[in-house]
Amino acid sequence: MSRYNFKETEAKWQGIWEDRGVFTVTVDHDRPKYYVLEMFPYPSGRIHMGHVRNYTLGDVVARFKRAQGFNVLHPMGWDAFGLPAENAAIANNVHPAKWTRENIDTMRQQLKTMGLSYDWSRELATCDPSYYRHEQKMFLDFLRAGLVYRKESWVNWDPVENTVLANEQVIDGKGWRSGADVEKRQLPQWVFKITDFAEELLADLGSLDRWPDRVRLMQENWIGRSTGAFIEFDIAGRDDRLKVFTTRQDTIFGASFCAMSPNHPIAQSLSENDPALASFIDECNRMGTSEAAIETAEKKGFDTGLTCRHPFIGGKLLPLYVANFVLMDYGTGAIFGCPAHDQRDLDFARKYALDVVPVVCPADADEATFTIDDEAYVGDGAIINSDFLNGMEVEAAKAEAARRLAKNGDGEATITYRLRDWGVSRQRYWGCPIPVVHCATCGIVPVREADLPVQLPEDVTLGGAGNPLAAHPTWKSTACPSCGGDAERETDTFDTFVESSWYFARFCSPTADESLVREAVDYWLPVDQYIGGIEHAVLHLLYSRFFTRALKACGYLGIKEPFAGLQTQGMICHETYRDENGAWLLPAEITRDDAGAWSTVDGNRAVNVGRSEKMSKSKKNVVDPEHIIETYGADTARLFMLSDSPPDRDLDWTDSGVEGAWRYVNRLWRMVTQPGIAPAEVGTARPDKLSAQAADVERAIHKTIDAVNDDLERFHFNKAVARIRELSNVVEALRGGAPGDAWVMRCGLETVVQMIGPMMPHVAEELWHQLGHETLLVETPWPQANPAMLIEESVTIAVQVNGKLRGTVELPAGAAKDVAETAALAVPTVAAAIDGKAIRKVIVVPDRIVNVVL
RNA sequence: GCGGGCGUGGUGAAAUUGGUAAACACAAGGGACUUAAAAUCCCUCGGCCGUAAGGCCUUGUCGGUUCAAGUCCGACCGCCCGCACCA
Repeated sequence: MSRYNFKETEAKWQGIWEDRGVFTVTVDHDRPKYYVLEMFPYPSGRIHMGHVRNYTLGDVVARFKRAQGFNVLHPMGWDAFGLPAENAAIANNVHPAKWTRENIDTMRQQLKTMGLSYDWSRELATCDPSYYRHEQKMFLDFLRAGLVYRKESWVNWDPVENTVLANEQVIDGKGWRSGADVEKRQLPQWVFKITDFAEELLADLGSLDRWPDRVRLMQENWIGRSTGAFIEFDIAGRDDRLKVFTTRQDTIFGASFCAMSPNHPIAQSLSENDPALASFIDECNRMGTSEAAIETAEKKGFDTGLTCRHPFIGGKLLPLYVANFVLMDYGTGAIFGCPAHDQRDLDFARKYALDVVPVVCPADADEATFTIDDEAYVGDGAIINSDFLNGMEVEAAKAEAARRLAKNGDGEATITYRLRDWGVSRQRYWGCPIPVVHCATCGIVPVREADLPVQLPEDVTLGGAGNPLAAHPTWKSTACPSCGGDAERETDTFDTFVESSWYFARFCSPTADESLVREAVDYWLPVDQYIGGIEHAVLHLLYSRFFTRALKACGYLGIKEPFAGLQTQGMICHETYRDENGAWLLPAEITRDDAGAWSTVDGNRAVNVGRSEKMSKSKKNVVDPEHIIETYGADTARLFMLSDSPPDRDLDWTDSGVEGAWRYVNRLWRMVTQPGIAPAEVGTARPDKLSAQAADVERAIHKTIDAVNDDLERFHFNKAVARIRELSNVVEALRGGAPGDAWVMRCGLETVVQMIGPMMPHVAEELWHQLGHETLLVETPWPQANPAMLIEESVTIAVQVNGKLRGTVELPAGAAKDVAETAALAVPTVAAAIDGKAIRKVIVVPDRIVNVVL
């Protein structure tokens, strides 16, 4: 028997698809379009299993939609700027451009062995000047439109390397290479005004009905709309006022202190004459800049000795602290503390022995005796101890407090957002240069559009102190576009999130001279189905939503939302292995004997098997996709990726699971090439009479088509695989049956081959050919279910007594309630369970269940 | 610390709106074929009791709502993702 030769077959069909250009698409207004996109990869070196999963998921959608008659755009490119290229450059003395280009070549070749239905003519790399020059033009348009400004922002500063560190380069507060204590430092940065769109980005989440709820919820919380009030406190003995933001102005009578961020201007100015405060601020600035670092640090305060006047209680003075947990970037960088009704304020008050005055009394408590112990009360209730607010409910009190503050000129109701503007300046080489120049006479001047792109210099020294572009001897010297005098280029480059915020639009016209061709983007956008990791739930996806709106404001395109549908994918996990010394071992380095004991392949060392974790190089629990594809073929790898877990859940990579997928590939091959009865010829008409078994199989075919369609639309790919396998089981059982069943056999085999096509395109294409078709499977329309075949004639109904299953009964579909009840009570096991007791009631859910309640 | 999610047999999982828990596979065990192995085919397979018929228990833990809970509500435990300069 001929065994399936995946190597030959996969290469053959990849060649034919490419030669015929079946995945190359153009705008075609006569056909409905469908844009499928997977998050493009960073070219880190080689593809990993996460890529294989992501692109397999996308390919299933692309091929399914193509078979359904859509004009499918399915492109691939490279998110090619980033920090790892610079690290590799320093470690291996190779230029980031060369390293990146070589990685792209390797990964492209690897992806091509997977048989993905990409239109490779649209490939792009973001590090290419022909890509980033458009980004520079967009930036200039945003600048003109007032969507960009300069702002002093905090960065992690390594005082030894004289360089800015990314959060991931800060390990326990120290620079990853120098080991020096990292400081916070302020630098002028370019910032995108994403907050201009805060309300819109929040409101329009409601229109994204094909996004996962949890992603929308995360974005909603990230934008963090809060209604509250500004309150301005007079500071005793000073002319300026302390402006705070609060969501609980109703608790103002419970205020016992005020606190400001260490970076608040008032704190900064006080520190100039107060060495103790300066040292406290220094200590705060040794924490990282990440919110997690700030929020998990021990809460500390420094009493400035200043006091704030309470706006409604004459003579009451609140001590003013500098506190490490007050964020400069949220609200006004200052708060008032009401310990009774906020847990963090309560902890702070207990630590510094401040008053705790309850001002909201829960409905079930007595106002006279209600006290706060070690838990703040954050719920609703009636206001107490609060003068003119007494007796009001919380919401009414918020409105009244805001009204009174405004009347007295001490504040006003307001709305704030947690969302901050997007700082895009990076002090790095391997990124898109920001196209402005600094002129001593004219200030900051945009580069003329005709002079774009501002290209990165090739000759650069990496690994030295500071920003490599700033250290370059000549690159930054230029003439001012405005006055023509000597000027310096901006040496910062863009955050790499900028490139990934518009690449989906560039794919519509990837080689055009124009940044975005309106006819192309108007036809293809939005992306109908976007697929990628959940880790991008907020930043990348929110930035892209902002960028699309900014592009619309500047006339580049006409849509607001870039991604109509979103599917997030889980991670690939694998067991972990360590030797007796705790050193990590690769799966390829270990083996298991017949008794089930693990050891290293050489047999010398015992192996401890750890739980399954996300595949990572550091834990060595990785399997190289290239090895799997060489051993089993792309179809097997793809099937395994799809069959074991639903796409959004983590997937455990197991050798036995891959073996199982491989066996199914071969089983399909045998079913078609060596069936027990020969399938009918292509185009044979359905016989009038079928055997009972064949008639059942025919119904199963149509039910499976119907169910698989539904599964594919809903991303239940693992269920689709299970159903197709089930169908192949019943089709295979026709072997050796009546000769008249040949037609059903063919129908079943063709249906299985067609439906498995998006998942295992090569073997499916080959089997389609083996079944005698002259046309390509990829150009064959998706099978249709015959509605008449889907109607159930009878159903099995479960019968419960007091909620416990006691039997089942077979009834015609749609049987009336009383018919079902009578039949249920007649079931012997049910009657035995009732045992002559009185029946209180009988619940009948037609076609589902009967529950007899005693 | 804050925000979001997940938890079902030995394993991956399935169970449209609350309505027969464990479909489809993997692993394991037994058998057939074979000189033998691989491959393939057949059978068993959540736990306990029982020869069987059948019974009892079971969806991380505890509690609640309901005729009925894996599914809804509350509390807790464990794991994972994100937290703005990793991509």
